[in-house]
Amino acid sequence: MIFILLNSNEPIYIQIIKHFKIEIIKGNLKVGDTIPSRREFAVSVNVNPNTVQKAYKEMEAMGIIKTVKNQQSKITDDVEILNLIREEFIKESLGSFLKEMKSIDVKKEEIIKIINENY
Amino acid sequence: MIFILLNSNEPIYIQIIKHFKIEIIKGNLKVGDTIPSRREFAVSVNVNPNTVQKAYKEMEAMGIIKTVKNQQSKITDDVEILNLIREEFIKESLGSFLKEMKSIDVKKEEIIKIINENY
DNA sequence: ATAAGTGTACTACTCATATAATACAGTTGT
DNA sequence: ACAACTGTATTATATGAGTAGTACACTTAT
Repeated sequence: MIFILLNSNEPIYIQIIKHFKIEIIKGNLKVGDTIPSRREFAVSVNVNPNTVQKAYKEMEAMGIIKTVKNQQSKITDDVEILNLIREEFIKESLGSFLKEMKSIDVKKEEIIKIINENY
Repeated sequence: MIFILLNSNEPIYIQIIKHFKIEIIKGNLKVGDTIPSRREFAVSVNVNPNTVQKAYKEMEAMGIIKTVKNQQSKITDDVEILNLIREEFIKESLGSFLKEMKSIDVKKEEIIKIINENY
């Protein structure tokens, strides 16, 4: 499994969160699955453990993962939350895209046309 | 004329550049038009003149504006450059959107469907 | 001449991010 | 018992982006 992090100008801990969201959406991570320990993940993507901790802590706050002391974190059992991740992911991405298109008066028809040409 | 800057978490100078690109694309700024001085624009949107300078300097490097010493900057006379702005704007925005959609395996048909539902 | 307006350059400060070095408490396998 | 793992917390430091303050050289209108 190959991680593509450290590419963009986005903060690393944000990229880590996005990585796990994508893995969940794609079904590579399922309800209750154990995810790598903070230290292990830090080594695998070559970042500082504290950076991973920051990402995990935020995912915990989002309800995406659950952690009991001294055990590796796990994907939440709450299927509702997991199901929402995909549509929220799409909603956010689509939202900023449409906002920009509307700012320069690109109509729906043209958008669909250029998507058909570029997908 | 009302400027909507300082809203997002995007750097201000990036928002300023985007603002002028949008004005050009919408036809509100045309070939050879004089744009506000750095200090004047800074006052109008309530930011530091150096922040405006950074944006202007980058637009100069992009070829969007031209500046002669001690005179206010003007939109370039190069129509080619101006015409490219719109498609580059769309290309960049669409690119990051499609990249994210592909990362979670959203097919073209679904994308078009959600655009029809949300535009 | 003077004042007000240009663009430009330099330095300094703030802040979020990332890293680093430890430390603590608990579990697990040998 | 011991070693090697867990998560968690604290503090310090480094770095770069963004912003802010100030100054300089020049043009133009009064």
